[in-house]
Amino acid sequence: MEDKEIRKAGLKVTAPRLKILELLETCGEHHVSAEEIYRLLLADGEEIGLATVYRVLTQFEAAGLVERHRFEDGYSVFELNRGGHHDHIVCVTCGKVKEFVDDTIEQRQREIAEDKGYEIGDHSLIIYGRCRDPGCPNHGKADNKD
Amino acid sequence: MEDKEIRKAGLKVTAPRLKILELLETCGEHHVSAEEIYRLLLADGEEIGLATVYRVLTQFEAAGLVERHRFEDGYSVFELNRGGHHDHIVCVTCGKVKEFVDDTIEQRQREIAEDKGYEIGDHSLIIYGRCRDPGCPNHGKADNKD
DNA sequence: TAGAGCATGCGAAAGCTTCTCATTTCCTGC
DNA sequence: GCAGGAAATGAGAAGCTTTCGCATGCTCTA
Ligand SMILES: [Mn+2]
Ligand SMILES: [Mn+2]
Ligand SMILES: [Zn+2]
Ligand SMILES: [Zn+2]
Repeated sequence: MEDKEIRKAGLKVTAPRLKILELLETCGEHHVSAEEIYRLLLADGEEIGLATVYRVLTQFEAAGLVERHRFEDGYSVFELNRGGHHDHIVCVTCGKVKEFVDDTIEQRQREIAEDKGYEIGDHSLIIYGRCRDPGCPNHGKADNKD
Repeated sequence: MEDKEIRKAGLKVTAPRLKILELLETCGEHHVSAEEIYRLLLADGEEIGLATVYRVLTQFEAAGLVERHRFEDGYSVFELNRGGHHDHIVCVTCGKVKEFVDDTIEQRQREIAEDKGYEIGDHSLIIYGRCRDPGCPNHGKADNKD
C-alpha cells in the first residue's frame, strides 16, 4: 500500500522506508523528531540507523510525502503530509500543538506577497501561547504577564 | 547613548555590548547572524570572542533589545528591536528579506488562539517566495512550477 | 581607589544533522 | 529463479551552530 507512494517518489521500496511511513501514519497530528522515530522503531525490534531515518525523512520531504517544521527551539519535527495545508499553534509551557487553517490569513498572505513583489511559495505560521489544559503546568495561573 | 539601554537591561556597560549594539544599529532592516557580527567586529579591529557575541545577543534578546529569527535553514539571525512588531517575507532564491505588518492577520491570530483555548503570546510568520528583482537569479524565469 | 562580582576570551564540549564507506538489499533483464 | 549493477543501509566519524567552563580582566559601587 505504501509501496506505491515510495515508488512514485522514485525511491526503492525498502524496510526502513516502509517502517518510517507506517509509523508516521500512526502518528496522526502528532509531530515527531527523527530521534523519536529512530527510538520507536528500535523499540519495535527494527534494525535501523539514525542516519537512515534522517536520510529517508529528507527524501520523503523532497517528494512531498512528509513535512518538516521547526518550532521555537529550532530542531526538526516531522509529520505525514495529509493533503491539505495547515498552520500550528504551540503551547510554550507544555509543548502541546494544535493545527488550524484560516482562509482569511491565507488570502492576506497572497496579497502581501503580490504587494511586495514576490511570487508566493510556501509559508510558516506558528502561534505561541499558553494552553488552558488541566494537565498543563500553566493551568490555574490566572494571567502571567512575562 | 546606548549605555542607557544596556544599563536598563540590568547589564554592565562593556565594550563588546556597546559594539554589538552599535553594529546592529547600522544594520537597519538587515538580519545578521552571530558569526557575521563576530567577523564584522573582528574586521573592525575589535578584540572579541564568538562566545561573547552569542552570550550578549541572548541577553539582549531576553531584555527585549534584540529579536532572533530562524528562517528556512534553521539558524539564528538577529535584528534590533525597533519598537513595532513585524513579520517577514523571504526570497528562497536570493535570500532577500522584506518586512510587513498586517492588522487583519494579527487580529485573526488572536481569534484563532482564543478559539483553540490558548492565551496568545508571540508568533512567527514567514512567507517564502521568489522576488522579481533584476539582481535575483530568479529574474526573468517566467513562472517555474517546482 | 579597592574590592566584589560580573563579563570576557579561549578552547572544549554539546546536540542535531550530515557524510563516508564497506556491506547489504533491491530491481531489472535474462 | 538468478545474476549483475545500482541504490540503500548501518555504524561511526565529522560538521556546524551554539553553549559551557574556567582563568583572567573589567565595571561599578562605596
Ligand atoms: Mn502539523
Ligand atoms: Mn525583521
Ligand atoms: Zn500547555
Ligand atoms: Zn530573490
